[in-house]
Amino acid sequence: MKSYDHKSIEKKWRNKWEKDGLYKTPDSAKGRENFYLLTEFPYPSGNLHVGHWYAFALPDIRARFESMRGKNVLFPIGFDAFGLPAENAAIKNKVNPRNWTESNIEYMKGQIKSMGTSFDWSREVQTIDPDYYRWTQWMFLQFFKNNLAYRKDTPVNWCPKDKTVLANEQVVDGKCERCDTEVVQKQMLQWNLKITNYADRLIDDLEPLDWPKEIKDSQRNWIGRSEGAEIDFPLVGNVKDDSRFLLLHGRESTSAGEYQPWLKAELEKRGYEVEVVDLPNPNEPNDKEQADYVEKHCKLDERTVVVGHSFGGVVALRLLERGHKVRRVVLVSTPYSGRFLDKKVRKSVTAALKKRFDFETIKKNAKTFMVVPDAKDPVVPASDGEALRKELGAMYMPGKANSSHFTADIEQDVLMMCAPTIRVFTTRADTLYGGTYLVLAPEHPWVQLALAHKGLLENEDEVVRYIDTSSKKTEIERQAVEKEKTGVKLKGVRAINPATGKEIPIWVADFVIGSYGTGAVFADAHDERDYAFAKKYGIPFKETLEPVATKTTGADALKPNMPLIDRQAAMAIVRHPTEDKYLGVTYKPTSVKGFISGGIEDNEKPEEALKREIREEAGFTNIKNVRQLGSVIHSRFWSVKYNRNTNSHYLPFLVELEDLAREEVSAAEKAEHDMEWMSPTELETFINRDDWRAAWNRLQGRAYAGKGILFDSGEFSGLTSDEAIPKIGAKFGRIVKQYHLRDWIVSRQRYWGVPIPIIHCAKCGMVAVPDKDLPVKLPEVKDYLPEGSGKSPLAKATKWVKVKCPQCKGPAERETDTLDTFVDSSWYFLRYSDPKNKKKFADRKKMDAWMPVDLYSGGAEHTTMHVLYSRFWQKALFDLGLVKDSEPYKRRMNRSLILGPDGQKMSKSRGNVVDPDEVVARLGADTVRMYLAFIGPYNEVSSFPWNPDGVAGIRRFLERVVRLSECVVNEEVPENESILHKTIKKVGDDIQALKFNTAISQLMISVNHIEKRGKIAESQWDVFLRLLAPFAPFVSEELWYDAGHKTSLYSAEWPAYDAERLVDEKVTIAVQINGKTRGTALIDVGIDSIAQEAEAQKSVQDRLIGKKIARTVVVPGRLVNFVLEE
RNA sequence: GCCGCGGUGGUGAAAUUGGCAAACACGCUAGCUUCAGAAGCUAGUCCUCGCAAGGGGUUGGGAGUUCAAGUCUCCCCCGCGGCACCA
Repeated sequence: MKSYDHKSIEKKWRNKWEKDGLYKTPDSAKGRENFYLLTEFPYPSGNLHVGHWYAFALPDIRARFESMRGKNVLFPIGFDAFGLPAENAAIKNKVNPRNWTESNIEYMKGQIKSMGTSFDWSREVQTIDPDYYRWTQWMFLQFFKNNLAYRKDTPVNWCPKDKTVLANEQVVDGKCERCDTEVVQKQMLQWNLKITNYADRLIDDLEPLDWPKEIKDSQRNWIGRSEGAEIDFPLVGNVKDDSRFLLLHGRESTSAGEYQPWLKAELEKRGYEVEVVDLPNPNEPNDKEQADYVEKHCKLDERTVVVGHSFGGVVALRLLERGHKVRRVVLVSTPYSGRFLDKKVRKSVTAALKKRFDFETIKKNAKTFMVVPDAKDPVVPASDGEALRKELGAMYMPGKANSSHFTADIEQDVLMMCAPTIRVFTTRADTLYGGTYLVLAPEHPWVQLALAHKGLLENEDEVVRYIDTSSKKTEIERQAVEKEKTGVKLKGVRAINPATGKEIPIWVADFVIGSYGTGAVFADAHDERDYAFAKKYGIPFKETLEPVATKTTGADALKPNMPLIDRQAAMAIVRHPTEDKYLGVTYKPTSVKGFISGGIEDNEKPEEALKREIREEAGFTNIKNVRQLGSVIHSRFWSVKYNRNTNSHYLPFLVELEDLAREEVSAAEKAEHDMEWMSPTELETFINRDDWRAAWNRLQGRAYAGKGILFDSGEFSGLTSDEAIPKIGAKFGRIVKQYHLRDWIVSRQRYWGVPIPIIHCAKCGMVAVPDKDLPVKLPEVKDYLPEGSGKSPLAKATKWVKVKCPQCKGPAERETDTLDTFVDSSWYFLRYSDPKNKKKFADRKKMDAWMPVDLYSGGAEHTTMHVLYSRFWQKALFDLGLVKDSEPYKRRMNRSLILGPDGQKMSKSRGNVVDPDEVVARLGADTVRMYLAFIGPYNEVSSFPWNPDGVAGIRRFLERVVRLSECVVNEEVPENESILHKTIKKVGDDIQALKFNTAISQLMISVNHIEKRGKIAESQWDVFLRLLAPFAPFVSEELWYDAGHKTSLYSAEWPAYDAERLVDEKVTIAVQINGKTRGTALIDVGIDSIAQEAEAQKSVQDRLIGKKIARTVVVPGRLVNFVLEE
């Protein structure tokens, strides 16, 4: 009896494979197609768990299979080795994070190799390798140079414990993903990547990908695109004044440039006087010359508001310096430092800025200064705005430019700073005519603006108090959906609804989010939240939609291509005279559940029709009171009774009865409906059609938030919501898209990461480290605790921080933040194609030979973050011409989760952690691999508990296979039912479909057959071993050599099957009577259906006696069904 | 609330895509083997009525389409995951 000594077998073959370089992948191989199989590289936490086995050993099955099938398979591995745990361990144990990480990697390598994976270790990639992160830095700089990376003062999620900034994705339920500490909001200068530029492409490019639906959906969901309209509401009240405006354009512009003509028109529309001017020498502007010109040609008085764009702002300041008194100065993207990214600009404008401003004088000559910088301005750094704000004590209004540097034709934020206008975002422009108030987020810039003008708001204190309270609330408190909405009215101002022309009140409430849309909404009666808020604070509301309920499913669904017959009708919610109960009606043919209803005859009043229906259907005669419940409710459904598509226009009523006195109801009526008194709670679940639900909700005082037909909406009355939304949006505003996705904040105030390769110079601003100086290596520091003030521990390496500016050679400082580790993993799959390249991140030809990834296997936890980030990265590289494809992964799959034996997630605290090393030592790596493969389908997201008995079962199976080698005979053994050919087909098909579990079950079936037969021919044994090979590589190789082969099983070809032999000679068919299986028949394959029917009839002869066969259904080779007459 | 995934024996799960539901395993039961344990072998194991032959039922619940439904359609229930004061 052969014994199965897994320990010696595994050791032997692991060493031999490594020595022979069996798994080295060439960049191309003659006659072999390239196949790139990627699994997410691990974080070197120190110990491999069962999940790692699931992640690596199962794709290995596919890798070995593809390789045996003749593909040149790239199946690489590496380590995502930067990140917090190393640093936390370093702080705790006073060790170097690099040492900690590297020793973990060494240990885990051994573990991964023990799995018998066919990884090509010669292509290993580690993100902490300076030869790797040189290119991480290089790519970051490409983004920086192309305006995809920028620094911005951002409200960030700050973890007080880890003392670092977290990405939105790292905040779970308002807590730090890693340490569970409550996250707080903080304003900090952060590096961002402009992933929002790619929002549309990240959604649209998903369409053709061969990915599971749920992955695509969660990507779309995360980006959160919604289409709607932005609509402007002019403000009136205390804001109305006698200001006149003077618009000063910037360099290389005229009075007809940028937003100037639009702004002029908008201001004039609001009744303001506007003066524009063409300044001399705009291409090489001179501030003195232009100021002289304005003095001479323009009016400057105490009513004047000067709006200066860019260089025009400089001119404005010069005018005040000369003593001109004006009311207000608005500085849009105005330069101050004289540092510009564009050298041409620097030359002409810095000259003007060399002369210092006399801010003391300037400040005296206007009441208010407003600085409007553009955060993403590529011309004037946003920090200039910050500096001007300090010098002038100005109001600081960071704007969102439509085009950077506010160069678009329409720049709403500029208008907002000039003339009070609130822009709202809505997806439901159809309800605009019912917009009866505005709600602003507490952080809305206009609220700040209004508060800065003392006396503008009549309830300043109240507003300030409200804003304070809500800013102190944590994000979680603010987002608690259940909580009562709170808000405060802005007294002294009103907005004008552009559709109705009516003045409406303005509220501030923290249920409106400053960062989404425009931070402002108009509120109407067709939104649950707005409606509830209006009721709470007694704000008037107005319905403008008649509900439309269209039945598309069920027995009363509209039938397509049939005319729609209009019908005037009334519906009655009948209240019980003494109890809080209502009459629920079930209509019998369709089991539609609602209330009493009926058509209104000609010359009949709705109330009369109603009384008649109530008497006819329910018999009640004494009606006390009838009250109409709002406007018409339209209902489109198939009428079973009249056999036609009906468009019922219901008037809903509440009917109160005097008493329960009733007449006899006719039998015909009784047959049509059941009636029952029901409590409101019962009715909630009883009603099953939207028209009745709409009436019921009205009675309950709930908003109708669905779509409908517009009324009281001017020229749009009578349109449906879907028709009106784009029309109203376009007439009173513009159609826009909004995204939930924010730019990706990539800076981290942490040591153990890639240093951001930027140098800060007082003169030149932010300067990229030149390519020749890359990589910027992580400096050594004494301890790794964050500095605490928001600077990373790198700031402690003072010598390292001090550098010469690469541009001006003056003293400068390095950026001390490091990059988010998601940056490291956004391109590692490219590096695998050429991991040792010193000149490029990868050779273009080698990359093109492998990319895009054919199959990417990963964890469901990475569906949104990592996959989205790396897709963005790939697209950015694609736009820079650095890669061939704009999508990195052809196919992505999410793997399931392995639970502990108790069905719970494995965790140390639960004590249900399965140690794979222990199981491997006891039962062998082949057993563990094969067990995990057998546990369930690999291509579905689910979770499987680890079953110790199940593992033992697989071990038994492998032992039986080993014993089977004793049965190999050097003679022909006729196959039993072509079982081997069926197995070749099924195993191959199932591996490709990633259903390893059924592939293994087929291997088991074939072993059962062979055991029964007691012998197997040598050639058949060879085939069997090749089928087993991907699953149990060690033992298969052992048996292969045992069988006399001299070269590795993994250089053998995958066996082919004979399609003809898959078909059996005889087959058992099912014989049914009336669709129920009553017997079986063994028939020859390929006999005609008449013969098959005859065979079948024989097998159920007894049951057919005295019966008449009405019909026979014959499915060749499958079944025969005799349908009997009644 | 919205989006997605799922619900089949005691357990993990199969089911040529509408054609004999429960393959393959685990577990369990009985027997054989064994000093004993472990392992192995044989038989049984969806439920139910029946000594048996055999009958009836069954894929979360209900309705429908069909000769035939785990699979298609509709309504409802439950579980899991993600997003969420998103205008």
